[in-house]
Amino acid sequence: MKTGVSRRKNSPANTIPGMAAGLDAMLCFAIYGAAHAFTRAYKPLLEPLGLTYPQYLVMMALWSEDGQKVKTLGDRLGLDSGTLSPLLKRLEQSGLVARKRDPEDERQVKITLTPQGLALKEKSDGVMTAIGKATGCSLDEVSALREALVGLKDRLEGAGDK
Amino acid sequence: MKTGVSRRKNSPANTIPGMAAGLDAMLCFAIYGAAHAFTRAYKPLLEPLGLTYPQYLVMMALWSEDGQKVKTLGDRLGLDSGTLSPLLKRLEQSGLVARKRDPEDERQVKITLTPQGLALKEKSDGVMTAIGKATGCSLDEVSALREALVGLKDRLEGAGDK
DNA sequence: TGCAATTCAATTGCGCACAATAGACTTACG
DNA sequence: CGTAAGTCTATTGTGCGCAATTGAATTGCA
Repeated sequence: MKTGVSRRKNSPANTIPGMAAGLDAMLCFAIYGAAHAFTRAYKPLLEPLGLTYPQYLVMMALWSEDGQKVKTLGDRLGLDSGTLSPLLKRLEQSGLVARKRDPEDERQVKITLTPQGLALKEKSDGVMTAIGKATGCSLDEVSALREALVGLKDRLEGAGDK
Repeated sequence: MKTGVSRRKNSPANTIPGMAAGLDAMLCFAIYGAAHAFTRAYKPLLEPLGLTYPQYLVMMALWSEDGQKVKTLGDRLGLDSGTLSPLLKRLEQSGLVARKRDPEDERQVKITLTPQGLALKEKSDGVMTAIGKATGCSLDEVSALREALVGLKDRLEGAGDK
């Protein structure tokens, strides 16, 4: 059981207690918590499909465009090869994708869906609608929140400046 | 294993099933990305302090209230002992906290700040202001976004079990 | 043509995150 | 009392997430 991790309504859990100027810290904490809550919410839904959440992200990317290179997937999802290589290997072992080197440029590895991987798309429809319900947000809210987060992410990445 | 699954009655969400699907997935992806962007933004700032971001969260919780039990920390931060035990062990090894069992109830372990751990609080002031700048948000924006995320998190956690 | 710089994927190492389990302890009940 | 039930920390195993490195292949440049 998830002993105690959630289930508290009126506690100061949202605001690290006694924080003075740390509104930004609280925002960060809120994002951190919301991200994990999302992952936990997806988990029981994805379990029957045999996918973890990051694997589900990869599959969504492939459902929208099959045959992508590892590099392309990484750029779209914000993951690097250190994360993707073992993840893709597990998906291959599950029989959902195939990996093969491009004969034109043998550095590249192209990821394609197997029939099973493609078939899983249908079963995943229920996942998205269930999550939609769990958020309990109107479409406008979802949209506005998404905009704000994407903007925030862009500013954070731009600010760290490289 | 015991209570298997607590099947939930459907919440009174007013989202239209099937329509929200793509958007919710994008929201989830946006949160996922923003959370990692935050972690990456904190990283170079925390490096001089010798802390990772989750360690920084724990230290903030301790700065606001010293001498908490592992369980209390876990509840506030949304982490379980499997995450906290090794993390606290690393903080102890860095000389920032001390762990000792409560003689009253030997099941509990109390975490207290060392003088070094307390001293680190001053050095961490710059971190929060730097992050505040990096977000590029007004206080109102930060506040609104935080509210929205906390609410979303609560709904997601309420949806899974209740 | 020959060599250096660049581009990719894969590997390695460390630190979370969480489920499941174990082990020590306290409290409650009969 | 003494056992059963509950509480709490720690351990184990799997899977990310990312930096740094390696190694193979391509491209650029002289």
